[in-house]
Amino acid sequence: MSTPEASTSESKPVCVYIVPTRIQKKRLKDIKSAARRKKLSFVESFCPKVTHIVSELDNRLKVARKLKIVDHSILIGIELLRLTWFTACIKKAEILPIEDEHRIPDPPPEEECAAPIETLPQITTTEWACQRATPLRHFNEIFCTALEVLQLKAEFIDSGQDHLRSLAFRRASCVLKSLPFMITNVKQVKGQKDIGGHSRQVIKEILGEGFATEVEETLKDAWFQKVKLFSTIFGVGPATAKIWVEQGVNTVAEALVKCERKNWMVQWGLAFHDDLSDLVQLIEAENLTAVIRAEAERILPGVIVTLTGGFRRGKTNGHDVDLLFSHPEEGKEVNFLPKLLTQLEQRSLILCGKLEKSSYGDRVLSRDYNTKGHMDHYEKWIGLMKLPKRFCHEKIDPSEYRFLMSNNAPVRGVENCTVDDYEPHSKKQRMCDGEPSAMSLASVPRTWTARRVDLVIAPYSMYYYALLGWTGSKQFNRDIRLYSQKSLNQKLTSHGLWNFEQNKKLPAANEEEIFEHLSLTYQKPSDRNC
DNA sequence: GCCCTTATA
DNA sequence: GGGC
DNA sequence: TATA
Ligand SMILES: Nc1nc2c(ncn2[C@H]2C[C@H](O)[C@@H](COP(=O)(O)OP(=O)(O)OP(=O)(O)O)O2)c(=O)[nH]1
Ligand SMILES: [Mg+2]
Ligand SMILES: [Mg+2]
Repeated sequence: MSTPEASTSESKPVCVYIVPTRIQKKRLKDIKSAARRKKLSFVESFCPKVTHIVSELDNRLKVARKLKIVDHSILIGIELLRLTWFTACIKKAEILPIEDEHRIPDPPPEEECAAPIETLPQITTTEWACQRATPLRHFNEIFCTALEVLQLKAEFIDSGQDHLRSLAFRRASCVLKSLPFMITNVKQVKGQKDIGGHSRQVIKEILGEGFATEVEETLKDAWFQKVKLFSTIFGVGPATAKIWVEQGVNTVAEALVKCERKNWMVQWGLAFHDDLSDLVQLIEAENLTAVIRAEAERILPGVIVTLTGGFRRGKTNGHDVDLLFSHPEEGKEVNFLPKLLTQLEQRSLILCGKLEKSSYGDRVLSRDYNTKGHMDHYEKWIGLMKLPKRFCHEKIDPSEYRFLMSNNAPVRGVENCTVDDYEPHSKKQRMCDGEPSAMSLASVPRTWTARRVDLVIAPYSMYYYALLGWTGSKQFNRDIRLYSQKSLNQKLTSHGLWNFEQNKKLPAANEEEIFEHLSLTYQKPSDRNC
């Protein structure tokens, strides 16, 4: 079987690097001069441009070691090929299509060979996912995609109470994501934590047949397809999706006519499903971050604005944009979110949304209580924004930030803006863009795209906990929180870390300190893709 | 047989 | 489903 | 039951 993601993109220019190891000096020199004669381009040192690595080393792990590659995921999408391929190219004076026999194989299971099963390269994994690096791209994507189909199926079937079967498939998948090589023999995962009989069966079938029957059947299943489609609608979870399918709803359009008078998420989620089903690209997220940062800075100079969520973990697209705000001076952040939303609304960037209050659990700082004796803080806004379509094409120039969608003039200054401007009088909390219905706004021609955005504010004392939580992934959060509870008797949330022994919250001045509190080796955001 | 992240609306 |  |  070929390696996952083996096909190279047609558009990228071919760039070859030849690993000199185990090639005679003279022979290498001859090959290079012949290649130059035939106008085959190659580079003298390994760099990110490289699309094809040519080597005489006999397995991929040795090549990676020789190139001093620590993060194995950077090899994804790069061909590792035998020298025979390159010499054949030279003979024909062109880049030849890659045959399986050209590929350098993964380390064979029986490698150090005489002894059989006992010396299979055994997996050495940590007990917890938060104790190891989990990159976005890796060597076992075929298995993980399959296991995550079963994760989804389980989530749909036992929706409601517990998706614990679902959780099990996800954990199994996450073990494989962290391996620096591809599984080539099902025995390699035998006895491995979190990979039980059902997951092993899936891996075994894929190794033998290239696919797993249960996975293929699931993907073909019409019920699964419909529940999956409806579950992608903002405001619709597995329970609602299942009900709709059982009632005979087949398309998003049918769901729309069927259910008027629903909660705001479903209304807007349905109306703008077309816009929202298209993934947000990184450039668009960065443009929005820059625009909002400029606005935020006017309201609260010195404000910290961070693009979090999947983008901070190195994803290049996502289902929404997650932005975290804070300010180095504790207390400066109060009421920031309502003010920011008022300004964004004046720029006509807000479509709909809802502010969420926070009690901050058991916040110690008593000055947070107002005169009426209760806390009145908003921690999160979740909603839809209107982004100009060109946001996803090119970087927006800073000089344009203040003129976006605002009748061509900078809107009124912040000084007139009070808290009441956002969380108002009207109970609907600006859940809609004026009177018109979600559908009437969606179906009219427009220059903008609706995008899901989450805005979050954290007091500086909680900032790095919020950053950790909002960077995710969700599975990483579940794992590190469970680890804190079970192994250390500490409770981790996005507001802080509570130590039950000392009965106090542990402060953190950066993400690294949180890992230190938890006796974990630091994992950078791009290694938290559990 | 029990556990499986933690929060708000 | 999987660990203990 | 939905959202993060
Ligand atoms: N503790 C906890 N955190 C969560 C949960 N769901 C999401 N988060 C955190 C981790 C996520 O990375 C972060 C942002 O949530 P998103 O739904 O936007 O996910 P993410 O940005 O990772 O993926 P995306 O590219 O938007 O699809 O919030 C959850 O159920 N529990
Ligand atoms: Mg996100
Ligand atoms: Mg989000």
